[in-house]
Amino acid sequence: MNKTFLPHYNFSETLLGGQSFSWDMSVDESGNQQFVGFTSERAVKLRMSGEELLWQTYPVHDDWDWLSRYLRLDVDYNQIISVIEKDQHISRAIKERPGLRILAQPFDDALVGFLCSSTKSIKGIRQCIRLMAEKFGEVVKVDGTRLHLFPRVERLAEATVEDLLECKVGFRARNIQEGALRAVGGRLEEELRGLSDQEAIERLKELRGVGNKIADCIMVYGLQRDNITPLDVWGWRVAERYYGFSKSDGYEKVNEWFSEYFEGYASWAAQFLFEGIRGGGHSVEVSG
DNA sequence: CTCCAGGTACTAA
DNA sequence: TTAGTACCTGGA
Repeated sequence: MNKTFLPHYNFSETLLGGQSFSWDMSVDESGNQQFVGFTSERAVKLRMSGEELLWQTYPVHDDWDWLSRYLRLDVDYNQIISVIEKDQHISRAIKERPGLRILAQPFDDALVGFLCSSTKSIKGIRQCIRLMAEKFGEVVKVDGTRLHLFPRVERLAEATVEDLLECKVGFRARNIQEGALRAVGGRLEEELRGLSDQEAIERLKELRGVGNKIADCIMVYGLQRDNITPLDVWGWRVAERYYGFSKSDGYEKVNEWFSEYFEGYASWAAQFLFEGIRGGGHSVEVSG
């Protein structure tokens, strides 16, 4: 394993919090957390030892360029925090999850992952992703054991709906297949990178199975658009409870307000706020 | 067994 | 534009 000095990165919140569905954590005898994750490009193993990160990438080893970009170590974290820390709600959310970050997932992975997500529990999404990886993902060797990478869109595009149904994706099978087909060869990503936020969102929503929320998730987690607020049920609860909105205000209006209020970093603010209200260890009771 | 889960597409007023 | 509803399916 390689060693890199890296204090203040909250891996459990960042990797397991619901932006990615392809990380697992284990704890060794001495209580250290180890994370193993898979994307369509690399598998990764991570462990903290004091303030040092122990890491390795597979099948290409020692790929710090790739990993540091994935973990978004390129951003000025403290500057982002200082911009978004505008009121007591976000301030508390940041304090509760110090070191939480947004990942830069491969675009294709975000597309496929969130196409799986509609009306599914996180647990269910994780299961679908793993079944698809086993069925369609390349095998890599990780320290002697076999691991499947996240399936490539090229492979998913040629899968039959029947194949996909075996991965328990249900009615999302057709959406995944069609979405994957559009993404083959990086065509879709390349097109979207040349568009403004609003244009790109509209373009994404032309895909079957992609509405407001999933489009926003793909923008944030797959295209590093830092000023977008994916409003899921938790997002709406934040908007209602802390900022005085109601559902009747409409998705776009609330989204625009967040973008202006958090001045370019609404995605980061949303990550703190929504993780905060969701719980994730800090129980927040929410009556249905 | 029934109900719901990080939504979306389709239909009818 | 706004409401209501079906959609696959595992898990509670």
